[in-house]
Amino acid sequence: MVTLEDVAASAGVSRATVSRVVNGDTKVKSQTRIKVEAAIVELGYSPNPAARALASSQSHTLGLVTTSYRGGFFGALMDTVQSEAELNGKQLLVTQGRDTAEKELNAIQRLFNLRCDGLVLHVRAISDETLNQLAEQEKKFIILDRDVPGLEPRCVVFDHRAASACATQVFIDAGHTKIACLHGPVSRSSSLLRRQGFIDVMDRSNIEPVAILGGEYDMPSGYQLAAQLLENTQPTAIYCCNEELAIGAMLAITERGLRIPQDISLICYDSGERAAFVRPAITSVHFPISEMARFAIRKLLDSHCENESFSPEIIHRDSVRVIR
Amino acid sequence: MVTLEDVAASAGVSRATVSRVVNGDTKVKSQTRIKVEAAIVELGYSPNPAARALASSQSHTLGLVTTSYRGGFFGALMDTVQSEAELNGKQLLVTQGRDTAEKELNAIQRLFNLRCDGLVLHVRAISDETLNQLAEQEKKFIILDRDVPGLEPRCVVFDHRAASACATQVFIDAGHTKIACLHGPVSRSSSLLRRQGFIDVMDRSNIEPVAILGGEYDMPSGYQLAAQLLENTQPTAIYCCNEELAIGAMLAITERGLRIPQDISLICYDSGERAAFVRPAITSVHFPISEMARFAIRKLLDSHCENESFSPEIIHRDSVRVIR
DNA sequence: CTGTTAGCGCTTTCAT
DNA sequence: ATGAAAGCGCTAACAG
Repeated sequence: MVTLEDVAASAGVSRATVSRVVNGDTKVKSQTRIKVEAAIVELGYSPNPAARALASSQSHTLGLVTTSYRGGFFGALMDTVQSEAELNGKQLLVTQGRDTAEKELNAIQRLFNLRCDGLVLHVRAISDETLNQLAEQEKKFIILDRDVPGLEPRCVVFDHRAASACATQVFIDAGHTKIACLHGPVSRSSSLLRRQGFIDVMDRSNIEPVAILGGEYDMPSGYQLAAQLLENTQPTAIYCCNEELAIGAMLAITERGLRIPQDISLICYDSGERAAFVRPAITSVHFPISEMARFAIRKLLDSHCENESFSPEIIHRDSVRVIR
Repeated sequence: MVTLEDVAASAGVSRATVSRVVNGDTKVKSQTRIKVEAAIVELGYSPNPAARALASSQSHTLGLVTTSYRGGFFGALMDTVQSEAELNGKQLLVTQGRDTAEKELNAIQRLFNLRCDGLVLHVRAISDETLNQLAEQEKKFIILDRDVPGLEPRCVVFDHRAASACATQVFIDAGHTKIACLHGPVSRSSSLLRRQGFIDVMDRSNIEPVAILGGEYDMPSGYQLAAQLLENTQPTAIYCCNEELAIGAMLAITERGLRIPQDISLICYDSGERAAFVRPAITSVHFPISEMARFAIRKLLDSHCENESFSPEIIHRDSVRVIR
């Protein structure tokens, strides 16, 4: 183990000086700086993070708590958060909440005990109240994709209702009138908001939905719901509130010998992983979770950067037929 | 910040004693232990990991380097590795290599600089040689799903060729003779092994494959390859070397009005995420990455635990038709 | 079984 | 611009 001391000795300076060049302190003569840097390279020195953390009481570490690691957009989320953290010289610690309030809280506590400099939270089981309590304890964290009353400045949110409305509007504009909606669990607020966005537009357009069916946010649900839908009705367009639902629905649709988009048009909410990678590629409304995550980190590190807002964006692909 | 010292003062003992109870040292009178524990709870003390790491030169931290965070079985991998690490009182640091040898090496270096107690590597770009060099530098790591010459004791591997053969055999046993294979990139050894396992069985059974088609390990490839296959030939069974390929293939199959398994039987290699969640559920040969990851951690922590071997296992679901 | 005493490797005043 | 010195909070001999 090469230490600061070794470098100092080798370069013929004091430890303080080495510390200064390592930390990019400006008050070092460039001559000595060069000497020190040479010694660092020569000895292959790398600072001991524990010692550094202890002395400075800064861990250079950020934490991410997610509900689950499986499926959906977790990969994208993690990818973005980590890249951004590293760009800022921070190591990322990740922990999952596994969908219960208690475990989510545990994960958060653990990360704070580890002395993370800040946390990004993508959780849903834990209550608004607990989150508010945490905030009172001078804890530094920001909340992703959730609007917690009393904690607005810490929340990075997306208007799911509006996004859903945009998506639905695409069908209307394409001349569809026989439209159905497949949505996720009613226990999740994002799910409710997406459904509501659909209803908003249908109401506004004075069109009666062919059906509004709910299930889980997964492929089997998509398959079953679509099968059930096509058994009883003849929609020309189906709006799916996430990608898994959409792919499940595709399977059911093509299995019945119907074609996309000739017989049935499809639009889904997208988290960037799948919609573009099936055939036909599904037209979608983009949920900018990566952009939001990036902003979250920025906000964590620079507490008074101004709030950004994220607008829904339609990505036109090959699953919508224009009727008129 | 509550420190050891505070607890010691409050409990009327020395810091050493507090340290002993915190670390579960047995040589403490249960009376004093209770006193100390009470003080800990009362003050809400939690040890400073940096100080602990510095003093003990053990970080209580494990590292995981993966090729990528996206898709596939990464969620399952991460989930398992983390759970197992936490079971052993270790925090997990995760970093992705992003598919280039240089970045993978960087990630590894970074984690070692962070003084991880050990690393689990799931990488493929970095060379056997570099890995061997790392091993010489008294670095502690184990390698997941890759057989590195010279590093066998550190490798946790799975026999893809044998597993693939098992899967193919299922078709044969079910009476199929018109069998095709869809595989992944030839640049990846696991891909080659899986293809070879298929060929092994076909040769052994004296059956000429209808086709052996290669592409990427993703849905569009599955779709295209299957479409191409069905254009020119009439297999009754298709073996897909991963789940993405299988789902892509399903889309192409059902789109042509063919049914699974009535017209086409399907088997895929499975990483536990998707095969069970489409309709019909796909019969698969299970790739026990979670089990392997769990073992990897155990091995990391207990260096001379004996090598475990993982056998392929067929999970029968609903996508294979028995002909005779 | 418990306390004393050195550090672990680094940052950070405070002088110079 | 650089150095000296005092910790940061904890562990680990070593005594007793």
